[in-house]
Amino acid sequence: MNIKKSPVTIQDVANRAKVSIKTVSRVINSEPNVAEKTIKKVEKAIDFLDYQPNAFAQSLARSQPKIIALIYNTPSPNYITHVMEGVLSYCYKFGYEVIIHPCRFDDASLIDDTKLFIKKSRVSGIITTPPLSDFPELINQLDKLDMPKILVSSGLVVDASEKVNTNDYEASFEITNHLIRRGHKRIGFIKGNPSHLCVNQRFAGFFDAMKEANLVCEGELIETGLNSFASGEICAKRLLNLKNRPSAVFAANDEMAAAVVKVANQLSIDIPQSLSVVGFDDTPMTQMISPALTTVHQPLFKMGEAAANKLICNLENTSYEGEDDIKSRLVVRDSTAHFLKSI
Amino acid sequence: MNIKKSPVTIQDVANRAKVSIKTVSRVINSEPNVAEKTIKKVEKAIDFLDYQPNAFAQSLARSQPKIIALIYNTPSPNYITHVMEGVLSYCYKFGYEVIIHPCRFDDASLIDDTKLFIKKSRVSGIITTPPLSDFPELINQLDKLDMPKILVSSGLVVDASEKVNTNDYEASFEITNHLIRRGHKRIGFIKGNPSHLCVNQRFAGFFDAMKEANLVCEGELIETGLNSFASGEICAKRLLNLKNRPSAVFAANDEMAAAVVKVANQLSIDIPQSLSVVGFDDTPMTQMISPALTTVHQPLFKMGEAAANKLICNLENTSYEGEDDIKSRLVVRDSTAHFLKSI
DNA sequence: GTGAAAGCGCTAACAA
DNA sequence: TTGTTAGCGCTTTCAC
Repeated sequence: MNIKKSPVTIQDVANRAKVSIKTVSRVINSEPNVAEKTIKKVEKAIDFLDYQPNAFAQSLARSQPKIIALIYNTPSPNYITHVMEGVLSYCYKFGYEVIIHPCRFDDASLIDDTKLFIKKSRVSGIITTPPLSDFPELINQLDKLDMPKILVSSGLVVDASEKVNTNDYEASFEITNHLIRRGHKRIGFIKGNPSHLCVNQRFAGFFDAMKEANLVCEGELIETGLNSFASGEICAKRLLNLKNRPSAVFAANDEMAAAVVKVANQLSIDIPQSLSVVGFDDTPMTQMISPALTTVHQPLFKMGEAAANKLICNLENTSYEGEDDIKSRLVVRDSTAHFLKSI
Repeated sequence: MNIKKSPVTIQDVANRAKVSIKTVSRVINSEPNVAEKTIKKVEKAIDFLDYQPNAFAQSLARSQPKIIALIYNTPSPNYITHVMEGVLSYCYKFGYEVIIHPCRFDDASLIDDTKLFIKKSRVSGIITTPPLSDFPELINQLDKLDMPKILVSSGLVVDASEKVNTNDYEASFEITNHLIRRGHKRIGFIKGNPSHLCVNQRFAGFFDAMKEANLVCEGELIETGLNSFASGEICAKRLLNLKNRPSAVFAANDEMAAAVVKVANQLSIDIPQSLSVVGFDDTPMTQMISPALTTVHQPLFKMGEAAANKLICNLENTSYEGEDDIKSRLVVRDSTAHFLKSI
């Protein structure tokens, strides 16, 4: 049975079910006003013929093709892969095609490229991830084009129906408390790239947890990295070479936390005995370094699903019924321990 | 200028260039038998109107839509992300759409799912990556469906025009020699998942390099893992607890090499002083662990490009002009050192 | 070298 | 509740 040679069409189904093609179309798209009996008849024919609607014909005929795009520019394969799989999984289930569009462009051409891409691909909606979802010029452009959108983990101010976030703030608050409860008082923080708005939320959570515990965030204990391992190394060196160095360091992502671990190793500072380290994201790497990193696990797959779900709801004018608050959770591993008075 | 509201069609271009739509179609598809002058005229109109052909209409009208699929089932985001970007980049340039299809299915339903997917999506060709590209039932199914395919890093025997490989064997040979030249004689090897044929090539390269140097691969020095970090830990424990333990370990991928590093740390075996470790793949993680791993860098992006290139050549019956042998290269970092007589 | 007309498989608008 | 007809924007066939 060669699939390629036998494209069964809507007409074939109509013939077999002895109805018009429009009725078949109604059934396919679950439109109202079709008799229960007719539906059954048509479905039987569809099953029998193993019919699959031709997506091109549908897209051509429809004013709004069932196609969305995932646009990203992430340096982190782990992040985007999981979000992508969530998006794909949801869209596949609901008959939407997804066009994957990685951007490898500097900011200057990014906007023009995106415009061109949208035009060429004729998508009906767009999902973006950080750092693109934080890029105001791009988002403005989408608005100008009247393009429905969902921003994943964006720090920009948009309507709730247009974004999917996780509780970065609360999770940071919690992981900070994890350290505080273990007796740490001098806790260093390595901020992420200032242009990544969501990563900056992580500092807010840290800050408030410290405040609540009446611990001060001293200036010299706060460093700012760029989310990369290399930038983390620089910050870690400064932090760990401090005269009065912190007993714990919270890095805004795992890469930078891994850098802290590496620098500590080089300086023969024992983790977790003499230094506790926590990261954020739960990349697989966190389990491969020694010691394994305490971190925060983000539900990336779920966030991808939720983004697709919301976008499709927006496109079809239905109301989103999914979770609104997709919770990250603390993962305690081996890089944190109680503070020892006498180091 | 709202893009959505003004879909310029082939008819618009025809009107402006004062030719028929068929002529415009000829120009778009660079068909022969159009006067040079007419081409110029049409191109000017296309430029002026900023016309983009509607891919759906093209796909609907064409017998062979310009759409391919990338099917994968990789546990490694790093791997697939880079291959994918190569594929996307090439296809975008040549006007092909790519459907990304991650498989999350057990072997039983995989075949049926793939059939369904191919039928639904109506792609003209398929690219697969390991371990799917090593899965004979799947590949047979593609053949049955007369579906043009490219297998990335497959160990299966198919025509050269249907696969894209890198020189796993040579690279393994080279990295083994890197160890041998540094005086290592007892070298342990952790094999990859036996069903990943290309990973097994890495053992062949190791084996031959050892033979050439008149070093024996002793039975107890050869372990078999499953490519995962966890499996690597088990193998590493056995290897490093050997009465006469190896002075160097070559793991068939980075995850397992990282596991060796971790286990060595736990056993207080200093790397690289007392133990040299090498991996394979050059995942970003290799630079984040201590010490940074000596490994082999695979040109994944290029492999993705080449796969797309070959597939499109097959689809369009043109001859592939790209590189046929995409070379991996040795990356020396800090996990390897000269063998010291007295440990 | 160029064009007119017929479809690709589906949906939308309107009838019945 | 169901069917008819006219497109969607393009390629293909065949005529000129």
